[in-house]
Amino acid sequence: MLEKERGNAAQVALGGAGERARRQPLRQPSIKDIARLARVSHPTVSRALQNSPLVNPATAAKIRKIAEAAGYRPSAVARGLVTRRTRTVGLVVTTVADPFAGEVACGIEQAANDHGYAVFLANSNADAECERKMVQALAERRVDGIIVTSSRVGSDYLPMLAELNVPMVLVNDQYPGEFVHSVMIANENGSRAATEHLIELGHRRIAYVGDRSGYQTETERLEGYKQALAAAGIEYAAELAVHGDGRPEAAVAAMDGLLKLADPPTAVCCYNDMTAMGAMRAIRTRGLRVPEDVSVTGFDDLFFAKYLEPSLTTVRQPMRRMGQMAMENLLKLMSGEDSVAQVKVEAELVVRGSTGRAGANPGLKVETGGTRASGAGRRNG
Amino acid sequence: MLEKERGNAAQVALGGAGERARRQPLRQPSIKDIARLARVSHPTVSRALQNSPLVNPATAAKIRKIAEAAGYRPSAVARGLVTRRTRTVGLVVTTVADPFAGEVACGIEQAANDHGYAVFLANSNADAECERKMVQALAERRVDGIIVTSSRVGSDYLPMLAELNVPMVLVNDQYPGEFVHSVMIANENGSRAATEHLIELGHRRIAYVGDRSGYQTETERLEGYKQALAAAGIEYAAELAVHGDGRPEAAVAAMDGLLKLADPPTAVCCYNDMTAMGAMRAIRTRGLRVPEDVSVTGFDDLFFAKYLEPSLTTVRQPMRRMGQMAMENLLKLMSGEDSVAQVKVEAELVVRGSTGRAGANPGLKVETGGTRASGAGRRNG
DNA sequence: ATTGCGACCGCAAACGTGTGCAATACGGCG
DNA sequence: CGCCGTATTGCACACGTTTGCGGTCGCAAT
Repeated sequence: MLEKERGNAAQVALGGAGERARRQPLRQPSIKDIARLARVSHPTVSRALQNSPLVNPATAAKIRKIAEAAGYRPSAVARGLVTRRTRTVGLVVTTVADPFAGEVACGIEQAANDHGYAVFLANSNADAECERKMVQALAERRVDGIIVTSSRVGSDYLPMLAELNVPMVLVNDQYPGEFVHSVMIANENGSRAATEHLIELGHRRIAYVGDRSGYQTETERLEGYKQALAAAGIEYAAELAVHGDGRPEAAVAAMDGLLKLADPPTAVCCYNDMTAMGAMRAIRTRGLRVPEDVSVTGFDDLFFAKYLEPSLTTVRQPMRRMGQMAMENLLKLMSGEDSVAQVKVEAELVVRGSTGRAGANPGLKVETGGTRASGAGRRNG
Repeated sequence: MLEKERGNAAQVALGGAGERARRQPLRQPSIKDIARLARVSHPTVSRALQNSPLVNPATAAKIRKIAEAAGYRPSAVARGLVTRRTRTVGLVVTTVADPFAGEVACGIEQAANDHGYAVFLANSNADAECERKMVQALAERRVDGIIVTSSRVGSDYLPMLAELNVPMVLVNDQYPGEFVHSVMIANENGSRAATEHLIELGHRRIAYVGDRSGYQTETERLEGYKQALAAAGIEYAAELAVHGDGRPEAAVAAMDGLLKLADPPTAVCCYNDMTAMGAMRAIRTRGLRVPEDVSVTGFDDLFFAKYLEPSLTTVRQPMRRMGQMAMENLLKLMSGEDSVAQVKVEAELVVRGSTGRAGANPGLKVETGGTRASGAGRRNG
């Protein structure tokens, strides 16, 4: 009864056009509100605001002015409901606190924003179960597309993708069948270039500190390392290939293990810059010097690489650009194109101060100021 | 006419319960679809799926099973439209590629996720105009709340907040009037502790390398530095307080300027770790050593601080925790509570290897292994 | 004067869900 | 046998927007 009365009151308020809504003090004005104000129907308002040629320019201008004055903001959720497109994408990532993910996310967000898309952030914390839940949640939000970086679930994506029917692109993780789209760095070439660089400096006993095994990037970078060894006629020694978890803490332990070997390495090729940072710490803790006693290479070229002491020789990934590319490919996918498939971007070796000639004294002393030299190794191709 | 016929066909298909929808092959099943399958009305399905006690447990179970089998995913956008709450928050940040922002974002995302909220990521690129646009866009998406970290617009928020009528909390930026809610680090205390630490080590000529001036965190940290000087009877020298932009590149230049002074500093208190990283580079480039020739302190305790060489003495912010707190406060605000206002979290000085006793030789040599010592300075309070 | 046409506008339906209320069924009680 | 309370379900509407289609009006052509 009370309810009914409220309903009637609303009806009355709606009838009187000059009357401003008073019932819900803190409601955003709707398209109908400003239609009433402009004394037109709400479809006309809708058309006016999207610059439809179907509406008289004069009334359109008037409507726009009134909408502006009323502080009207169209509801993306209502629009999404009827158009069945939310102009929204999901970004799932192990954690945005990871510098690599942060850079990629930045590129994605920028490209998305340029095209009027908003991006949902979802941390998987490197947990497969959690990652699956995230993708499900994104599907409920009716995102138009999904980008996953450095996935931890891998083979479960295929069925999920089929079920969800949502365009999806992976960055730095790929899926064998050519069903899933992706943008990847040239892991093998990059890792091979780094290792070749060490070999050219005279190193023969070269170690590799990887991520947890089983993920594609890890596998490929290890493979590049092996290729370079093989090409130089150096036998691959399993004891020299150890695993961390992609973060400095684990790398310290892994590197320390290598240094305790009877015949320790004089150079180490690391899975990424975080690992390299940990490796350098372990080396110094044992009283050894970089690069005089052991040379170190990284992968990624994160912002801190050139500010380490010595600055880090590493393989550069154009992370932000890769994020952009992923988003651009996703846009194509969402608009129906199906041709993008998977793109591979070239890696670039950046030689700095953490690598030196084998033997006690630094023969080739690259200036430590963070200057970037073009890759000494062969260009991948 | 044709339209009518299609309408009839749909009606027929809807009547035949056994018939699976064939007209729209790639449409997500709606609540009505599974209502038809379960031979109940769609409100019953809605109630069953949200465990309402109003529905018979047996039919509820049956409905859930059918929904599960059909791969039904409720549409958050439709739900948001009717409930007027999207369970969505916006996070605007200068850039997620910044490690500080990344950590905060991580904490926010986690807390949001725990409570069933999704977060929109919006980079402002430190541009006020862009930041305003972002907030507007978020309002159109009908977010339930907004978190802004390290804002660059400041005074424009008040009117926007009033107009948008969306709960909002700022992290590490605050607004004078007690209208805006915020969570902040104790900038003055932290910066003062760092400076006091340098003074206790015997330094008298202590420089400060800040961010661009005008932002609150910068002002407060500079203020803490001045307070410590004053308390020790050291006169503040304007030539020793210079500005970078919070990133290493600018810090290199700023620090280099300091070192060219007739009477250069023997210690430098930096606005944040990124700045400190740049300062260390500048010091080394001039052939000087850290900390023997000049001591350096940072602020933030980013992940790389303990892996620099030497490891960085800095003021720790519990960044992830601060993100969580911001989100939790926002949750309270969104549920109607209005009591949170602004919280200030304590900063903690972490002494490592980049600070040493004034004079050529390192007197107090903290172990370089990244071990964390409790603050030598007085605890702020 | 009727017809036709183009410009402009409103009607109504739809998107998928939640919810107040009425309706129905059923069992117990007087 | 009638009445009432309770459990369960369906009806109808709402949320704010888009869009196909039909309607009105003014004007030129027949």
